[in-house]
Amino acid sequence: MPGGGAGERLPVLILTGPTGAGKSDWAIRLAQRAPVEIVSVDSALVYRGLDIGTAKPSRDVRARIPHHLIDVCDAAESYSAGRFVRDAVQCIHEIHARRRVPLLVGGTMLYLRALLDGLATLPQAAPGLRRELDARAATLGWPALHAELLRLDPVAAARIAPHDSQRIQRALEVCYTAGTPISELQRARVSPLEGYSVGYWMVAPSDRTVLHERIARRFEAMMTAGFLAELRALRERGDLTLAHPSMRAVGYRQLWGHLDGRYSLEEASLRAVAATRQLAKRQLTWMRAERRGTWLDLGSEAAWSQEICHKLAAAGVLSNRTC
RNA sequence: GGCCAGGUAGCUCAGUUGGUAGAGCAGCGGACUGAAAAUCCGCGUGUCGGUGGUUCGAUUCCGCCCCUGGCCA
Repeated sequence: MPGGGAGERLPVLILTGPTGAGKSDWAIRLAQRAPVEIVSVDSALVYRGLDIGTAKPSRDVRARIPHHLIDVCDAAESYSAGRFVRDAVQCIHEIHARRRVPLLVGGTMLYLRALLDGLATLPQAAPGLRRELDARAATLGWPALHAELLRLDPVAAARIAPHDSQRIQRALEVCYTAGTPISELQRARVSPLEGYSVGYWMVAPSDRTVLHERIARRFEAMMTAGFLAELRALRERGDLTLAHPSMRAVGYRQLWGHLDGRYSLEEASLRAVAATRQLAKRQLTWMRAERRGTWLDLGSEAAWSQEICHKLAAAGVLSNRTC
């Protein structure tokens, strides 16, 4: 067990919120006055080369403040919730070993839940099998594969919709590679953060239209900063397709459609902004359902960072006079 | 000014041989165990431009007015 011997274990701080709420800015400012290191909880920031469209913290900022789990894999790779949990746990241990405090920042809610509640031990993705299932679905349709799952794992099939391609595929993949129904394997999960003191906050404007405006403005800024050129460069590698998780990221996917000639730049932009709003909505649905942590409005950054400084002072990692 | 085509949901449009209307997109709510910025489920949100008339009943037919686009002046 980490932190053993030194008495009180250091805390883990979590700051989440929908895309565009300003989480990163809050985290960076806090890191300027408290001994925290930022651990990104973001399924798109992990990819190298996706910078502008993911609103990735700049090299400059990252040179001054330690950031983790950013640029950890190639855009042609497929990162995963399982890999995130392993990586994040390792980061947390290492940061604690430096007598510093990990601040987990991001809005990929599956990753956050996987870290907090644990992930069952399941087989990893099997690309060959997935291709095979995709091919069968293309001719038979996903409901046919859902029917197949119903025979192999009725419990899983009952909670997966007949057109939910991704979950049907994953459930069948696990049934075939593990030889055990996924619903049975999923029953066991152990939280990697069991026993830690976890602080959990969610930033979101109380008025959704404020978030929508911020998202629209941020997209415009991304375009001005050269988002399209960034995507062109990624396309020119020649090995990336819309099937890669990195290229399915919000914004990239829609601009890719424009570069394919499927729609005008204006339409692609409208679709990108709408997709971002939809992402934010799904994130908010997670946060409401999770029922953990404290909601913070946009204006409460100062109070929040003050609260954290007091907490860290109490934990002995920050002297009271720096607060 | 004249003629023509339109005015129906936030947007683009369909429709009602007269019985107060429905698609796509957007939006809203929800689910979520190695692709999750993904994938999926649910919900129509409306002075049918305005105003008179005909009619048991008008968004639909008729008159007038307003607005938009096009053509002719």
